Amino acid sequence: MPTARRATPAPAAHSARGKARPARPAAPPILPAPAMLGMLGSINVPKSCDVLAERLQQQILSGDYAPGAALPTERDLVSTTGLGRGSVREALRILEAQGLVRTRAGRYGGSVVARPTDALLATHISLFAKGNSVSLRALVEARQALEPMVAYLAARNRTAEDLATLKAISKRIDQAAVDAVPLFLQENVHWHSALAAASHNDLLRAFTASISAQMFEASRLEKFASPDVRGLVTHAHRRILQAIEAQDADAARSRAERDLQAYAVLLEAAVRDTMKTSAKLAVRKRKA
Amino acid sequence: MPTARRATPAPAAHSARGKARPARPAAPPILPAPAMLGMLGSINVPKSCDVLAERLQQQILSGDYAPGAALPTERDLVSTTGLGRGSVREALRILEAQGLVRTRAGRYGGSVVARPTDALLATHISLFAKGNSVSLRALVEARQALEPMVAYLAARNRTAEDLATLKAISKRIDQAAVDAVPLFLQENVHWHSALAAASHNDLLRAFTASISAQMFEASRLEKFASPDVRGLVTHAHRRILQAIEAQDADAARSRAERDLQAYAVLLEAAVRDTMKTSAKLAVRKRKA
DNA sequence: TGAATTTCTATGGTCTAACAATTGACATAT
DNA sequence: ATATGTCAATTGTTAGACCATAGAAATTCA
Repeated sequence: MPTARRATPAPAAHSARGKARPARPAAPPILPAPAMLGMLGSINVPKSCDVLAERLQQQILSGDYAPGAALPTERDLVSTTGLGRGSVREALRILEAQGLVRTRAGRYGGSVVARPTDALLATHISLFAKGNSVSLRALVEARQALEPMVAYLAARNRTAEDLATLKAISKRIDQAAVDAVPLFLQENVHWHSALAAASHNDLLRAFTASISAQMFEASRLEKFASPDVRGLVTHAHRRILQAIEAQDADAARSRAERDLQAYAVLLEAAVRDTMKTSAKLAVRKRKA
Repeated sequence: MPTARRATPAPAAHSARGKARPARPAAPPILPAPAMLGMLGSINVPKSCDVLAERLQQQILSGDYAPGAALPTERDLVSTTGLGRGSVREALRILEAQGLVRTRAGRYGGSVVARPTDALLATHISLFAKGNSVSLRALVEARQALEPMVAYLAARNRTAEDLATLKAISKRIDQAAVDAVPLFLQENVHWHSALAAASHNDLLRAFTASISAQMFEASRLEKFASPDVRGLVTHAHRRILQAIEAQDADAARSRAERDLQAYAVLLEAAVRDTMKTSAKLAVRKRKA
């Protein structure tokens, strides 16, 4: 099969503007019908790799390939699809970017079906946020939406193991809060991840993990981790942890709400302060 | 440059286990030091297309290429990177899957920098959910977390135009609620999208859009749209819309909370019912 | 003059072919 | 037994060729 063409036409379809059907006395003129122009929107010819990627995606999601199962080898795909190897590989790269397959080289290698990880979803959310210049305020608002529910569910669904993990992290945070600020920030991310894991809601877990990571980045830039804030955070953790230990879901939620509100106010103030400072700097620069 | 090899070694580095430095009398034996084994984790050699994709991603996110700007042509990338065209194209497919570029064929075509769209993030969230078999319950919980905040922000930040859009959709829903169930469901998705848009928080907008779309799919499967539920939904919309019109953020939030709670209860009941039915069917089948 | 048509050409889209690199299983040797 | 080497199937990568596309520019025609 030489040089496969895009948008293979239906082989023997009678041309739409041909002589209509055989015997018909008063046939209209053979000109291209201008009346048919309007109802034909711009037609988009897909790339072969996109088509293949989409089909494989459907097969994977429909359960034709269970997670862990091996996809056909590249060359098998080439022979069964009639596409070139380049197109097949591009399709596999798309699926890889979607987290649906994982490809390894070597004998007994190949592409196997995988589950999209939290980390991958976090990257995509991060790309969305950065690419659209989502404000820090919006991030905080999203966190304010998610965390109270996470705390609520964590209190309701936690296991003994979840609780132990949270306590251990909380202890490490308390120790680091005194002087080891970078460690403090990092353990803070862990705490939120563990809380989200204790909620036993995969979607909320992935969302909050992503947002925590981004706020961690932001806080490194904004240098927003004064002793005051660190005290607030450790105190909040303690209170929420107590509610979770007691499996008091409503208390966990309302405490998370209140503490996030306080946090948001502090952050707002810090940002205003930063802006004032930079404005002052700008003025000074203008004078010079 | 023929046949570029992966993991190009630093050209003239003296082999790590070579004869140490020149003059040293009591040099240890020339055996490979076994003490050095532990501190050398498994080393992962990246694919060239991944490396290129990552670099371009950094350049895009750092603002080297503004949205709308054109990337170098494939052939330019080939000559500047020393990679083959296949690798370059695979890298571009990755960036395309991330929503960071959009590629068009033809003269004056090429790859231009783009912003990841809501729809793209929604597909990735959907892939995550489906790939990890996230339960309908988890979806509902996520929605319960997000929508009250969305309603709160919508009441606070809405413009006159947002309000007009919401009113228009609400009207269409009321009309469709009587008999046109598919239309009702679809307009329902629109309503939630419009609400999220009125919140003027890009992240929450994208999240809720994704979740709405997935619940729409689920509700088509579950046939969960009885007249009772339709009535509840239209009533809830009206109440929330009133609060938003009055810019009463707290009322909007608490109403969204309450209505979603009712909705969740109804859905739970419907699911239990479905399960009971299918159990009954299973029993009947077993008897036959 | 202006509108339709044709031509031009740089660009992505695709295929073939070939070889390199990888890697796990198997066989061999010590 | 343990270490080492060999093998073979699979992905990784490049090179080259040609096709398909789509704007711009030139041309034609009214």
